[in-house]
Amino acid sequence: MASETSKSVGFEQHDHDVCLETAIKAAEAYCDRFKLQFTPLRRKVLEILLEEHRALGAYAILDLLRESGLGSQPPVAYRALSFLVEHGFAHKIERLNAFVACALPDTLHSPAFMICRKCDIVVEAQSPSSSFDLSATAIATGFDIEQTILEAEGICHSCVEKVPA
Amino acid sequence: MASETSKSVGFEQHDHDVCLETAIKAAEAYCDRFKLQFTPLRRKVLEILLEEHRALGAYAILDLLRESGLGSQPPVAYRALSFLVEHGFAHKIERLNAFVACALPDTLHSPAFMICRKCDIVVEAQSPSSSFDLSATAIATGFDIEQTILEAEGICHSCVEKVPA
DNA sequence: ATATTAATGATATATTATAACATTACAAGT
DNA sequence: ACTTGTAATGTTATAATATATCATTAATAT
Repeated sequence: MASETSKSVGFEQHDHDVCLETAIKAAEAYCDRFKLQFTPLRRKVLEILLEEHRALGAYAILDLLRESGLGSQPPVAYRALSFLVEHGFAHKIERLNAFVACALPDTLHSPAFMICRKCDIVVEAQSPSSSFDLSATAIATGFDIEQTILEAEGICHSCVEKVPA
Repeated sequence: MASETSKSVGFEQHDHDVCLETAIKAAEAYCDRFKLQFTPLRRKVLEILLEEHRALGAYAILDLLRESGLGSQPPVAYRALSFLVEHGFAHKIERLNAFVACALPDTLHSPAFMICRKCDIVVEAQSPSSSFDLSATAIATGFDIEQTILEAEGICHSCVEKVPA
């Protein structure tokens, strides 16, 4: 049997074990290729993020790290998280001061997130033209855009169903 | 004489006194119209934000409030700021945990910000299609977008000039 | 082997934000 | 004008998020 878990992601059922394994393998391969150290700590933090398709705060992650005996002080979590963010394995959701595993690895992307304000689920979408939209302004003003993040807040369909208003 | 100050905003010179006065008057009129209390404290905080075309942290604002004898504890600043943000007179720049006066008041908008990572200057642009771009995904997944913010980080033209790399 | 660099451990503290409750000002109806 | 409810502000305390710094250990390169 391929899997025992099946979670709703974005809004579709999927084989979560496979999803997690695939992502870890991809990160492993990437680190191998670029001589980055995919240490047990960094791997564990990525696994923690992949477990949930929602944003986790650094201290929530730290609690989980503690449980697995892999570090217990804030800098440990923050350092692993910056590594993951820096290399595109995770993103920081600024609105939530929290982190999510990247849902579109290996894609050079300006991430766009849809964040449910009820359940905090985070769906990552490609934002193909958002930086393009700004480019006219950017060029006109001489601004050199290096990175854009689009964060959309709203209600996901399961929360709409749950609550009348 | 109309003005004594002239600052670079976005990237253009403009008459800053007029800009400030206009914005304050607009806020005043808006509050009048919707029976909102544009109290001295709220006015002062908006003035502080309008003085700078950059993002200010809550504690920086608080320091300036203290100097004018208008409150000295964090909740004072945060409460005024949430009022201003709630009614569209200011925006929070999540990336910076800081606040800017709205540059496009009275416009129903999904703000887009260009933030210089060197000098923290913040330029607000209209983001006409950013929510539109996401709408296909949003509709497909049943997500109901209520608000989007696009934050672009990069280098503004004065900082490009200042430093070679 | 050893020097160099990168990662982790550990302590302390900085920064950002809010909860909770007391007090004052305002606004609306009588 | 009075009083009653509501909104705003004052004040204290503390929560939540994040980083600086220095010591130690591990990996990597020569």
